[in-house]
Amino acid sequence: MESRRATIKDVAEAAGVGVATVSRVLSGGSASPETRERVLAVAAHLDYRPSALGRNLRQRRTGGMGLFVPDLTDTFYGQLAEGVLACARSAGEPVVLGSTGDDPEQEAELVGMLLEQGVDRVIAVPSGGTDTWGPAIKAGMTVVFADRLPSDAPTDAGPGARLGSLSGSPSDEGSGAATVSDLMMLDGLPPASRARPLDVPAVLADDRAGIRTAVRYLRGLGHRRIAFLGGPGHGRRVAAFREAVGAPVDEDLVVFATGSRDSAYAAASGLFQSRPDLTAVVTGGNVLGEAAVLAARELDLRVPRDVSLVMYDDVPWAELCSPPLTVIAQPGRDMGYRAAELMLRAGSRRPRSVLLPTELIVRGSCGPRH
Amino acid sequence: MESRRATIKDVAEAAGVGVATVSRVLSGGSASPETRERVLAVAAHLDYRPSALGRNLRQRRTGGMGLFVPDLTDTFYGQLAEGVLACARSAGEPVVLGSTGDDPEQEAELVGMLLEQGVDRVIAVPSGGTDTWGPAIKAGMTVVFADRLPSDAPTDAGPGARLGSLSGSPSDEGSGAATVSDLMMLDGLPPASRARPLDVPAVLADDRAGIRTAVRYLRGLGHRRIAFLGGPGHGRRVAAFREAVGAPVDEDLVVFATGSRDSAYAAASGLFQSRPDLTAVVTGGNVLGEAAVLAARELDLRVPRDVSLVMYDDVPWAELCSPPLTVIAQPGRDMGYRAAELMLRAGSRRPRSVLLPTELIVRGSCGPRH
DNA sequence: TTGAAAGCGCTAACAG
DNA sequence: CTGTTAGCGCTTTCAA
Repeated sequence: MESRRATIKDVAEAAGVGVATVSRVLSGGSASPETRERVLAVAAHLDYRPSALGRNLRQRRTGGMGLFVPDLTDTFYGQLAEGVLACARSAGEPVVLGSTGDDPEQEAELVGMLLEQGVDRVIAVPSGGTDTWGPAIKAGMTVVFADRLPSDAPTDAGPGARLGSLSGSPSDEGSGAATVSDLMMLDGLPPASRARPLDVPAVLADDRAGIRTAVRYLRGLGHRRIAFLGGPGHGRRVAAFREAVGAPVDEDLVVFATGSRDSAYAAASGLFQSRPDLTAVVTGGNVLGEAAVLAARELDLRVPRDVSLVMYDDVPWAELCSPPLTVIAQPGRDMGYRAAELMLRAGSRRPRSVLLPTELIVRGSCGPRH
Repeated sequence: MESRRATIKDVAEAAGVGVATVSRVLSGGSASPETRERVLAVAAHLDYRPSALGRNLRQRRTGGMGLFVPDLTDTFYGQLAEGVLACARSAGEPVVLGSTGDDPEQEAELVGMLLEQGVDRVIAVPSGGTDTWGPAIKAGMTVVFADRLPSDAPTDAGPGARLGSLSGSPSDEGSGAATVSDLMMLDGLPPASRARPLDVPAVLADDRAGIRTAVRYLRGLGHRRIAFLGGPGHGRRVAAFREAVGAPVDEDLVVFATGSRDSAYAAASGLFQSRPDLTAVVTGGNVLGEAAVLAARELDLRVPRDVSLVMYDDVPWAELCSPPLTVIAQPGRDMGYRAAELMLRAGSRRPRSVLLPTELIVRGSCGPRH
């Protein structure tokens, strides 16, 4: 019963028509009712499935899209991926998954792999910068960034950066407008000092508003020594943090980890030990939040009595912690879905970027300064 | 600069040789040193990348593999996926991802999609049963199951089921041996009452040992009314639970949820309310564990004072809970990696299943019965 | 060692 | 409305 799959030729013969007719019928072209019916019947009977290989080769464009995330073990990227998959499925498109581990080299390799596969569209949470993505785009790929921009995209709001006109609300949510360079304006951060940024649409959360809200909240609680614990790709978030706390920023209170959980823990622990005077910390992602909770516990710091905590990402377990974590929620699933939509629509009108709203969800991990 | 990608023909012309020669050189065939060098140089210069489409079409077999998981938002499946990706990457194979939502229909659709793409190998955490997988296999797919077996695979140890010869230790870990049907023996559960189970290799955790250990541990703490909170695909785990607690099992203490978090919460909450006399619960997965913690808190049940909790899956946040959760750890990443290995090796020798060890990690969520 | 040629399954021109 | 035909980019006989 190991029979070869039926080809269009088999169907044509069995139905007594030409292959072109079969092709037409199956792709909704014109055909006499009776022919159509016969072909359909035969096709069904033979359990015929058109080979995407043949089709794609012929049409020199392959369906499907790539999806690159740093780490599927990070719940946020799981949410993002679910969003992409949902949209892709509804469009009948396969998605090729790649996990970059926040490593530009792996990412570049993955791009090469996609190219070989003939997949020329990719949604990426970028790890590398222009080095990786410039070539990819030149090679003809359509790319949409999600969650963050390439690391070498301008993200630093220098001391004294002006606030953009949109500050205060992610009012543009949904209207969608802008490419990477525009987004930086939208976001209120100054445009590139570098030559020309990648012209790629992106779906991002309104990190700036999210961070600002968190910092203000903490400030309102009396906190003055607020730290930021970031990871790879949190450039826009630190920038927003710097802006929110205002100059001069205490640089010792801004620390970065690499992508791993170990590194995150080390960074958190180091921060708490080197600056026992800090009273609050906001983390750039949930893995860092996890690390902060762990490190605080290990050092016998009580949350929120000794240290207040705001974590980026509203993951299910944030509620399980005790106290439950106050978080900056960003819509991971939506982000993925919208990115996929952008990708799918990239053919027709020029895709425009979108900035999704964040929300400060107050639970129990922040308290008044003591 | 939107140039078409170079084809083998371009390389051949530029190098002044025939396409066949280029093909040979690039796939390590024989060629005179100088020819080879020239071809290689030209190929590099043109940034030539062989089209997987062309190759696959010609060879009627496509590289790559599918990966189906129920939900990427579940950290365990994230780990599993990372494992698969790691192995696939080292083999240079692309992986096409599908999220089934524990829905057999979606799963079947995804199988169809793979078939169309010409992807004939898939690693699946199966949602459907023989209905889905029988046809897939007949259609010529190579499939490897991970984490669980199809729902209609025999998994119920009836009352009085004998213990298998391997009971007590996952001693066969690593040696790998058996197909689905064998595994059920390995696992100590009676073979199918149904005709003929799918003959598919699988990578599973030693659920039986894991559950047994947990139940014994709870028993040792004095618990007698132990509940099991399961979800889709936890058939083997309930079976093991039933066996571990021994007949007669209090059926009200065995409750199931569907895949969603809401359903999990409802089930947990319902369980606690309908049986306030229970003193311990073991959950079949981390999402259910999450639900149990939440429901307990909502009902003002203290863990572990009022109720002890053991959760399947050691996810990072288990340690963040308070008290930290005692868990049955299973190696998600390894599971994925091994499944991919099995898949890759499926060509050569007949793949054999493997049973991975579980470990009871005692933290703070269990206490003596009160 | 090398090149020419025949397809893999499909769609799109172009005739009939 | 329908069939024939020419490839898409590649590997693989089969000769030279």
